[in-house]
Amino acid sequence: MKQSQLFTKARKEAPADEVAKNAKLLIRAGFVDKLQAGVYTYLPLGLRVLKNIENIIREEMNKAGGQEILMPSLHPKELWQTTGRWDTMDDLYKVSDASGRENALGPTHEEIVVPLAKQFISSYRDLPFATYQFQNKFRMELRAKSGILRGREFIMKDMYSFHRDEADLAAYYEMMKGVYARVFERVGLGERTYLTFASGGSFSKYSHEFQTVTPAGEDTIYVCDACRVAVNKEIIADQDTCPSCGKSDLREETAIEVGNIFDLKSRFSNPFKLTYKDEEGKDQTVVMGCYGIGLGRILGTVVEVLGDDNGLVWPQAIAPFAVHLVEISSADASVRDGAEKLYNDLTQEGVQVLWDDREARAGEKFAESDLIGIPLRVVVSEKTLAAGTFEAKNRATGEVSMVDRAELINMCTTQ
RNA sequence: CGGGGUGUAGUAUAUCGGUAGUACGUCUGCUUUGGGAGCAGAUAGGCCGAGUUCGAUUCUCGGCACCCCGACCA
Repeated sequence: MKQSQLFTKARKEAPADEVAKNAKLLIRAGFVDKLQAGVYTYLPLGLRVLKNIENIIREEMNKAGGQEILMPSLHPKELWQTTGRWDTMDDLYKVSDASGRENALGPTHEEIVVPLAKQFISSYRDLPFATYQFQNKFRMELRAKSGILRGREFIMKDMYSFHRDEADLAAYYEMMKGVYARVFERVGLGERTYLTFASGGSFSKYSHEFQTVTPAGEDTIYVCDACRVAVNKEIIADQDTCPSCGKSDLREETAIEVGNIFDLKSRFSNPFKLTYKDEEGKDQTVVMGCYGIGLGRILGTVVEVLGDDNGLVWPQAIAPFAVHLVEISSADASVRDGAEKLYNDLTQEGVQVLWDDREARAGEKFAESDLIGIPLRVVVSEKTLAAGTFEAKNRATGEVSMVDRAELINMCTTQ
């Protein structure tokens, strides 16, 4: 798209009170807007990144057999009373209407998905299955912080799996570890993300988190370099060696939790009496797993991990555009014509291009291009036209190359 | 929720119990066009509510918001 048509603008300065790198850069570059602490609007550029992340997750969940649905955010009080969490979950947003009816704003969806599943599960033949959604979650954080990393309203992918017994759940759970690793690999966090043993599991003594190492992290983990797994500090007292290989030379790191998987077992199927008939016609309890990924957290974590002094740096897979076409303003109309021709060519090849067609000085455009962080910057100017080439610069490496039209189109379509 | 800090324009700040000023930014025009350029003009502010006072941005009290540390959590 033409940058002149973007209704948002980049800013030279970040808001004075922002400390978090992700908030500073995302606000400056016009990817998000803060409405209040922990509550953000995704602007056109930011939403493109978020949707790219969402699509990667969707593809992987579908491959894992997940069926996408969309559950509501407004949850009747009664369902939350059934599990006891109306009273015990202290970050639950409770709202009441004019008639006095009370609802919760969903912080998670076990209370909704279990009664839903109950309608369709009667026999062992109906199991197993998994269903997921992308949904806004509400949690009354007393202290929202770290930019978009810890919000009061945030988008999460939550999947729930239903099984006839623990063995089937365990097998699915193991498979999901691999699915999650693949998701983090694809969004560009693979190298720094560790499967992490944490508290809260029911059939094993662990649940599993996926923790990305970054100084912006809120958690402390102990990494075993030999097996590329980690242990959350919360359980390090009980578990001071690598749960995988038993080694004790673990490396301390701060990290941000980007995803987690839980074996819920019958924690939620019991209160809702979610059962099925086995081959003998006897009632058996359905067991469940749940699997969450925070989309905004991934986005913010990528900024924390890859962003540099000049701004954002997006991995190709989630970048808002593949190419930033920067036209250096000129009185010579052939520059505009050259840029437009290239824009049309690339667009026809299916390349997503942001074309900076604004009247502005070169330095300003370059600075903004770096700030926005699109992986490949292509310059069209009097110079490049005279040389008969285009200048292509890799945002992440800073590498510059002069290429002709065919080479450039090749670069853009093969990466 | 405990502790700390801060609230004057988008940002950084100045002044003062008596018409709130400067710089940067932003916007418009002209010039300029390879790393945030120049000139001219314009824009925009005392967090909210009580109280004291002839008069409060300033003093008092109470709220609220934002940021940071901790606790909690994904």
